[in-house]
Amino acid sequence: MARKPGSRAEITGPRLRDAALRLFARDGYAAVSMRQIAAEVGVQAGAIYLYTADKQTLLFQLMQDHMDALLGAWADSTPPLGDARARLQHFARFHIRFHAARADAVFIAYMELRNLTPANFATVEALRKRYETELETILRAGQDEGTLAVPDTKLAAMALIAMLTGVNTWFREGGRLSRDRVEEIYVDMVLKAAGARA
Amino acid sequence: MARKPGSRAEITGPRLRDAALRLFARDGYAAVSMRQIAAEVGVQAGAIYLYTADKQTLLFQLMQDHMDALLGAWADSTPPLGDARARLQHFARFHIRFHAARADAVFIAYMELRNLTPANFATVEALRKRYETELETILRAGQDEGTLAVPDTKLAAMALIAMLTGVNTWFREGGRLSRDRVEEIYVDMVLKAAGARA
DNA sequence: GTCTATAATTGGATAGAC
DNA sequence: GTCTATCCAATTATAGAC
Repeated sequence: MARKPGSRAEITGPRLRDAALRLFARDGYAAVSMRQIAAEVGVQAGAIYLYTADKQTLLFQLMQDHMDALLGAWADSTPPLGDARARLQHFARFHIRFHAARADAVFIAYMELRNLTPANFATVEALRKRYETELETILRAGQDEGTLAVPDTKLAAMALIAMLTGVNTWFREGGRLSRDRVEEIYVDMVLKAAGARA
Repeated sequence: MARKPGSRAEITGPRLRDAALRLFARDGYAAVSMRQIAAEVGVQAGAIYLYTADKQTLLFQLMQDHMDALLGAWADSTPPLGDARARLQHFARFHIRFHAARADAVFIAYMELRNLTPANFATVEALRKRYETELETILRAGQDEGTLAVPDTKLAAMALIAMLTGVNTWFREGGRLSRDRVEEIYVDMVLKAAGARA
């Protein structure tokens, strides 16, 4: 049987994480075995434990990395100079684009929350809350400016994020509508829902 | 050990389904064992198979029953006589109330879709689609009447349902806002997002 | 760094007594 | 209708050879 020669640590680690991400997204954390993940990469089950402490840590790091990437990308995005209405539009576009590009990680990040240990859950939840706060800040500014009108800032933030993230449950490249057109339609609905001036 | 006397079939079946519903919602289908479900009800693992063919059928029937109940309750709800705008308001209220009352079933109905066999998935998916079509019908009527303005009927239906169902991820009785107030806020956002006349 | 082999546990499902 | 006992396959994780 084709035995692999020696050291490939630098690439085996990332490949294991990629395989875990894809399999967890497709079948669910509880339904995927360490053997499956190993087989996907072409190593034996035992070898996984050279790269992660255990299955729980593997899941946790996938989710933490995703949330870090999300917050990092948001921080790096250049918000428009205009009013809160323009910043909300920017947020909606950013959210859809970032999430569309990482469907597996997004799916895991909120389907597998209950499979985290309480300590790991708290860490991930804090990151998620930080992202939500970014949107709340925009909505509050719009309320103060008079460019947006939301009945409750916190609820509106959760409602808009739920609406935007929902795109991932059905969007497939090559469908009836292009990615850009979907983005346009959702941005329109988000602005309307937030009471943006026409 | 406390042995149970004979026949209790009429209540054991429903109790097993209730226990499965709660445990599946809390820990996920794949993470819950038949032994756990049995223990919750106070019977032995083997006894479950008197009430269900297997674990898959148990999950499928929970989901099918939920969707049947949803469509039945919607059919029984008396829509207002007015325009599509009023019917959309009625739909939003109905959706939030029905889903708030059955958080466990709702959670399962869309977290465990991937754990259904293809045949079972198709059945449940058809029921879900029927519900979505009910909302599409309202939105299309509003578009024709001029009381609503949505950029795309299908997308709007999915977006609004995602927003409304999102309530379940955070709402807990006794929080900052009452159930009625939350309902009011969401109805407001739904109507705005659908371009309802002010 | 990866392998084989295995420990220790748990899973779904069934058989047969009562 | 429920019990005990059990089959058989699969799980996570570790030990030790190479």
